[in-house]
Amino acid sequence: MFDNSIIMRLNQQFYNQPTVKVAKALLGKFLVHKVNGKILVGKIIETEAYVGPKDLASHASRGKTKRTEIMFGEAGYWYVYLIYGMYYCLNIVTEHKNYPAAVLIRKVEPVSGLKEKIKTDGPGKLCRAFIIDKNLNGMSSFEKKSKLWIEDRGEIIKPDKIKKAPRVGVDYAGEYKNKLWRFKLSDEEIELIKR
DNA sequence: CAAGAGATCATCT
DNA sequence: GATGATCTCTTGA
Repeated sequence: MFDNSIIMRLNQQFYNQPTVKVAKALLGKFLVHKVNGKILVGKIIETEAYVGPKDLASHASRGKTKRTEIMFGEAGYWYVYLIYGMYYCLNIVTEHKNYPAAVLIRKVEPVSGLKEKIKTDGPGKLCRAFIIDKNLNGMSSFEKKSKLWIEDRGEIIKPDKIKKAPRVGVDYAGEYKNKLWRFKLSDEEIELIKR
């Protein structure tokens, strides 16, 4: 069988761009996870950018550690970590090597492969729904062998459909807490997706 | 409705 | 020993 998903899969070059640009460009793209013989698909509708060593909201602002070293690496690798003892968060590393940055996938709209009632409208919830855990930390998203990736199905999102907001849960981040580095599709646009 | 607290543990100090 | 890029449930108006 010919596998279309390989053609549409975003390549490493896509992620090796300014993080804010990548965060916006990911809206309207499709998160795909091949797991347990199933293919789970969701359309990305909200992201957050974590940019560079000075961003106090970013784990990388406290220097390179065993946990954050993946953020200092090359673009296009998954950064998955456990938060509050019970939830995983999914990020994709951006920009060049030795510059720590990543995009957090905050919300997706279920497309296929997911059970009816399961929610995907939050970082922890979507990881639960997509069966994402620490095993995926450090894996690449752009290689043919990877089971978790993001693909472009040719849809164009107009810039005026993207809303900006401060990031969630980062009150401790000083001046960085007010940065408008959270991006989401407008409510009207999300309604259209649900049809 | 909104606000508050509890769950629960890897990571860092 | 403290804390967090979250979520769910309970409480109370």
